[in-house]
Amino acid sequence: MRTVDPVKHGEKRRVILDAAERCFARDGFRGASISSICAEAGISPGHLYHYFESKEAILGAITRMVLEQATEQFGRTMESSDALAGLIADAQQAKARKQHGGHVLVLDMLAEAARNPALAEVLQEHSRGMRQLLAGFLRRGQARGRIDPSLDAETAASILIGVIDGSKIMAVRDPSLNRMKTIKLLHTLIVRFLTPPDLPEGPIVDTS
Amino acid sequence: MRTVDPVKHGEKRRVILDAAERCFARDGFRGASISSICAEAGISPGHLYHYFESKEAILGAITRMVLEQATEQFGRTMESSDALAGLIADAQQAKARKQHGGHVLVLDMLAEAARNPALAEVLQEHSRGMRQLLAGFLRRGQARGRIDPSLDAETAASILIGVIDGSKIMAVRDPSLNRMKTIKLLHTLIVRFLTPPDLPEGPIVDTS
Amino acid sequence: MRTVDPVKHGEKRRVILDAAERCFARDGFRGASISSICAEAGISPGHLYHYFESKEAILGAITRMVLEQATEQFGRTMESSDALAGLIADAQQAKARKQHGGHVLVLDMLAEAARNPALAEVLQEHSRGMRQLLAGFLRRGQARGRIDPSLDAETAASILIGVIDGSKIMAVRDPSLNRMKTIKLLHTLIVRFLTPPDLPEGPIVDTS
Amino acid sequence: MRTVDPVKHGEKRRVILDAAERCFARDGFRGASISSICAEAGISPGHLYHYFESKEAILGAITRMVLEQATEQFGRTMESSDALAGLIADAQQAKARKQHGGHVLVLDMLAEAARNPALAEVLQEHSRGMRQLLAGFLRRGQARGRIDPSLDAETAASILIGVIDGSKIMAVRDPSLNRMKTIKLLHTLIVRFLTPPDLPEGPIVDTS
DNA sequence: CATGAATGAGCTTTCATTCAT
DNA sequence: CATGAATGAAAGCTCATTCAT
Repeated sequence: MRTVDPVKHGEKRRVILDAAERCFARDGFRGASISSICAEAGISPGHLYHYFESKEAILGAITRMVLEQATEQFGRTMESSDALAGLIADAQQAKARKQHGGHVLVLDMLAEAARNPALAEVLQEHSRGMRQLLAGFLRRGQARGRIDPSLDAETAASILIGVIDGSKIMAVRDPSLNRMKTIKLLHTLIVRFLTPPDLPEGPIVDTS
Repeated sequence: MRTVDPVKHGEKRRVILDAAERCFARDGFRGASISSICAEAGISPGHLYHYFESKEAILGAITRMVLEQATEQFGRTMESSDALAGLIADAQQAKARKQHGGHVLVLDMLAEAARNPALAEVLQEHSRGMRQLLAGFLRRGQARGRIDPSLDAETAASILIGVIDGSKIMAVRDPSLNRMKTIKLLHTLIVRFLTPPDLPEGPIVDTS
Repeated sequence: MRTVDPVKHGEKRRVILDAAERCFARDGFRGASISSICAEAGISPGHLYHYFESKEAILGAITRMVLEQATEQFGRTMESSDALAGLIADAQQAKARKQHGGHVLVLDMLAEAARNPALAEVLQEHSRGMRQLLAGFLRRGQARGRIDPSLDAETAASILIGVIDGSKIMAVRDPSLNRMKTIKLLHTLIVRFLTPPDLPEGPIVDTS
Repeated sequence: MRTVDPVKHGEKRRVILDAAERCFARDGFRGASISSICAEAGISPGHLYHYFESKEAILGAITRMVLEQATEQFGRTMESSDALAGLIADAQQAKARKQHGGHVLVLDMLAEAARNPALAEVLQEHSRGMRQLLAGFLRRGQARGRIDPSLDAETAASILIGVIDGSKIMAVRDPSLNRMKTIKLLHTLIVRFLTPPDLPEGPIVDTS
């Protein structure tokens, strides 16, 4: 009689999380209501509590989901032929279907994480993962002489992630920003930061 | 007979704003309640509405206040003997008495501004001010050959402000971050970004 | 599995409306509070909003309900053997169970409708219905020579409804009024108004 | 040192009452706030309480004032050459400067009086005065053979006041009402009601 | 698995009234 | 006489959560 199909269960959870993500992006975590999420997901409030035990649990799950996706994508970018360009593209592009919303969600999560220790832990764990991914990439570059070996890879990775975060905020501070110019100059910033001092300025990452 | 003492009025407003700032930093804009602000300020809920017409108006006033202070401080930094160091210090230090809280407040404002057009305008106006301050500084450096003249001052300023924003987030992503190392590397990042390509790496600004 | 029992829903709505009607009659629309209505209906304040989206919506629904009942009763009166007597009885009798309250509610609605366009529309629509009912009755009387054909049926109907309204107010202006004498004289007023000038004064309607 | 100039005091009271009348007409008794009245009157809330001990006291005073004015005007009408026309004009015209508002105020007062015994007493006292004025007029008409002597003057007066009240409501029930036709037919109603049965229909009140 | 009725605390805001100046 | 600061209760309404079905 125990007919809890775990696949279906997971799918439903996913449907709810997607709905919640849209609501949180639109109205913020505090501004979005359980019933708006239910409406968006097409279920009843009572039912939602079969899948998540509280609103905060939803935020936790979303945070994990979003960060996992981000880390995955980040990992792929790090292995691509032009990691740097991908990095910047990540920074400047809102995620495909969520446009602008993606940035706000992240800001909301950061603000929430700064107050909510449980969320902070999730965020820090994933940040560590991304940092290590990026640090690994930097170390490989250093090994091949493409990246200044005097840079501490971990710290530099932290800072680069900071630059990515900051570049997301740029759009909020100035929506009229010229995207092309910004991307170009961001590229310059990163290249100059990473290039070994004795190398002429140029692409760091090989194109083999 | 001339009543309405504008000094007292302004003082009371200030008391309320300070209380609200603490509450917003602690609980977020949505999470903080009018009555918590009143308790913090030591007044009754009805009375608060003699000074501010809505909760949103309080956030608006706080935002203006915080940003004005930030711009002022930024202006002073730009004129100091070691602007760069000041910049980085700004980025890494939470404001004296508010420690950690200062960063969260800013994140909250950014998230709120991304949804609230009125707030967005305030934020954008002040961001423009800071950008111009910084761009001016960069242009003066370019005139004196200390800063790469090929950089577009406005865009570079936007990016540097983004770097400052991002460096504030670093602490949320990783509280265990080594502060000294980070500051040093941030300095490197900025110096390498701004230094004219034909100059040996070194302090860019002000050798007086 | 088909939930949302519309019967139960309608019943609950009705319970709330009845409670609200009592509260409005007792305290007026503005004077009655949502929580008093909830107490009277035996539900929680939050729950009320599953059935009505605002206090005004409740007033709207009550207005419609009361006016519909009135129009129905009016229609029955118009087809009865002694329409005139029925009319006057309507005017002088408060509704059975609500005694005195009925009149006040109507006064409140009228006052509210004079300020609230949405309510005004509801009132005007129903008034039109009653006027047409009465005008039809008058025209039939005119066709049979029982009612002065020179009277404009529509306008006369408006005026007669005004007389009914006014007679409700009489009780507020003077509670010690002799009911019998008043009814008799109201009858005279109406008969003299409607009787064709060349007919001897007498019952106008229906001698079957 | 007792410098309470009773004239000035009375004038100020009057200013406040006029302001309150406008506010009550616009927003209703419950809907109008003390501070809106203060704004309208150009005084401070604290000051208002030197002149009236509560909001209800203001309503009481206004009621008295409005009813006194109405009675006065009514008395003048009753002595004019064409009392009937005056009566109807009273019914149909909103008071000069207050237009539409005048009617609502009266409805509000009636509704409030139906709930508030103190107000009810004021209303009933003044209604008695008006009724006696009108009854006197009717008796004089009866003495001169112009008015049906079989009518009980007191009851007829009550009913006529009811007709006036009702005619005020007509405008709320149907704002598109043709004013001219209505006035003409109201005239017919009253004339037919009052004319002695053996007299040909015609003006009742002499024009001597 | 799924519903939506139901709760009750809490939200922002308003308001009549009082009081120190 | 006059101000407006100050109060605190109460208003209308929202919301996360629970529960009977």
